Amino acid sequence: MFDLDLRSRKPIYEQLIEKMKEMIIHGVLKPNEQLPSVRLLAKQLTINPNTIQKAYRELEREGYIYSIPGKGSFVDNKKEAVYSEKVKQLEENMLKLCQEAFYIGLKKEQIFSIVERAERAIRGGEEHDSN
Amino acid sequence: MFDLDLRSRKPIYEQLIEKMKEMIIHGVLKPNEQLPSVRLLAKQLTINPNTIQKAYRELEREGYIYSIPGKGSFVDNKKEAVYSEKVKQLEENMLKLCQEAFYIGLKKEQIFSIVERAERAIRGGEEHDSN
DNA sequence: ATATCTGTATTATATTATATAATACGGTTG
DNA sequence: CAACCGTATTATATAATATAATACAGATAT
Repeated sequence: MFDLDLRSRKPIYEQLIEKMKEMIIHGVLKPNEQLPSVRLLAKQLTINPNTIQKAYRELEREGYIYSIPGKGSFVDNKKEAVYSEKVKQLEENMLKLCQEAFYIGLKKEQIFSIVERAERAIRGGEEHDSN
Repeated sequence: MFDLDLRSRKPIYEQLIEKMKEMIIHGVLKPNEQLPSVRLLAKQLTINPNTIQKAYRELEREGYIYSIPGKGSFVDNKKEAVYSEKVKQLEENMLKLCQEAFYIGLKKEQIFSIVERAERAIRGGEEHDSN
């Protein structure tokens, strides 16, 4: 369900957080859907339960999920807030990258063509990169 | 000359590498210009010389600078290669970010307006962010 | 009620990356 | 020759990450 890179310099718990954020934002995991338990997911991924819990704790702190002792962990239903927060953050990153691009010397038209190339890539087949 | 954040999660030597790459690419440091020596820069920044050397070694490996034992370290003159490599890398980042933007639901027009906002920001006053 | 699941918490330990410290060697220059 | 350069090595300290081993309390089904 979650493919992680154990060799990456990026900590496992961070990878988990990012993956789950994406799945929640993209609707793969839907509001109030129950997540795999800390121990079960730890077994499935052959990872220590504490590492899973660390990710879950952070996800709860950021409002992506909520946990009920004795019952389980679930996708939070305030998807709207999470979504717009993500969009805002992405806009900031886009702005920074564009400024860097201009600073280096790229022209507006070049950036536009990249945008359109991205659009075609999305329409074609949706693929992911393993960072 | 180089302002670093010693508290950052990002390692000092990585910060140094990024700063110097920017300064080289942007022409603040010019081809064949001599860089501060390992020991001198270490004193100025109150950092261990080994940390400086680690940054210099990596910068040399990537072709940004060259070092001559007994003489010093200097900005490499193959700026063109470095430059185009940087552009290529930036295009990749831009493409990824655009795909993410489309994936989340942003429209092409929204991205275009961000690009134009970035362009205006550049024309206004050139400022930097401290990541 | 009891076994078994859930989240949560704590303590100890191992591992790795980062950074410092202390030296040392050889080339360059004045 | 003294004072700089880059480079290399070894040891140590520190922090972040991850594992391991427990423990406690709530929920739930048999």
